[in-house]
Amino acid sequence: MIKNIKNLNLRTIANSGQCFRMYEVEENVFNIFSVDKMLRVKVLNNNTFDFDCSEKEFKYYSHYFDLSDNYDKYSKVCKKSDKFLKKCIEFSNGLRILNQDKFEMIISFIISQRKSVKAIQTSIERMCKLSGKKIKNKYGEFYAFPSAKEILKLSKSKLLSCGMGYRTDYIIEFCKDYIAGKYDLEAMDKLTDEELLNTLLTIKGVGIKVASCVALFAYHRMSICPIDVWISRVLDKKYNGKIPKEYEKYAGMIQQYWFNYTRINKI
DNA sequence: GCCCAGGTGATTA
DNA sequence: TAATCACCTGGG
Repeated sequence: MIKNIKNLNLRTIANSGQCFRMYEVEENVFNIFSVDKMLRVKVLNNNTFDFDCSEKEFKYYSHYFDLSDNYDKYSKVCKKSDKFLKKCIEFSNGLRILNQDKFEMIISFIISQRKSVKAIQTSIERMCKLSGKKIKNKYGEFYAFPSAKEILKLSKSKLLSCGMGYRTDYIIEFCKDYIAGKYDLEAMDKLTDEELLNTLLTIKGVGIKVASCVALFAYHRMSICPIDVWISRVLDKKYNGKIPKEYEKYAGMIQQYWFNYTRINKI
């Protein structure tokens, strides 16, 4: 299906650190995994994409890529005097905040702590291969992101072999609690930002950084700003150590612009 | 071979 | 409330 879409750059998103299973398999061709689904997209030009899916499936991806939101409004938040953010926004054209699966995000970001993006991807892929359902299609054989039940079917040593190290126990404990019904991830949509963060923080292995990532990337809380080493460097060097008031409403989005720029360019 | 990675929980004062 | 430290392991 050919689609015309403004402000969507898959390469930028794939490298933005918000998702770990989006791969550019050849130039301008992407395999995009979400829970138990796999999507192939060819980028024909800046605004034209070939989605290999049905119209019904596209509805899912329309939400996944947040296509109903007009991203022009986020770039307008930039203060005239803020040359640095302006540069970051120009550099990050086509960056969007995805609407990703809640369970997948919690597990993925628990794994992410003290790991490079590459190492996170390796770890997640190993886990998917060991416990996720097989996805067979004309593009090859792939593996779905496992459910909590499927993860728990693995022995602890199998999980360790995915390279999760000390995070293994966190994952096992969360999967058990989740199956026992301790967390209703969908119902948490209704919580305020603060309540949501506090609920996520009760998960062992989830601190403020991981909770913020889950709130932004799974619950789409655009005002929540995950602060990692990169962002805290930006804040220190450019903003006297704190987020300017004007940016608070969309701090999560602004953070993505800063992050995307500073990971590639020196500041 | 060495250092550090998009942190967190436990312990200490 | 804040500072310090150990922690698994894969990449660069």
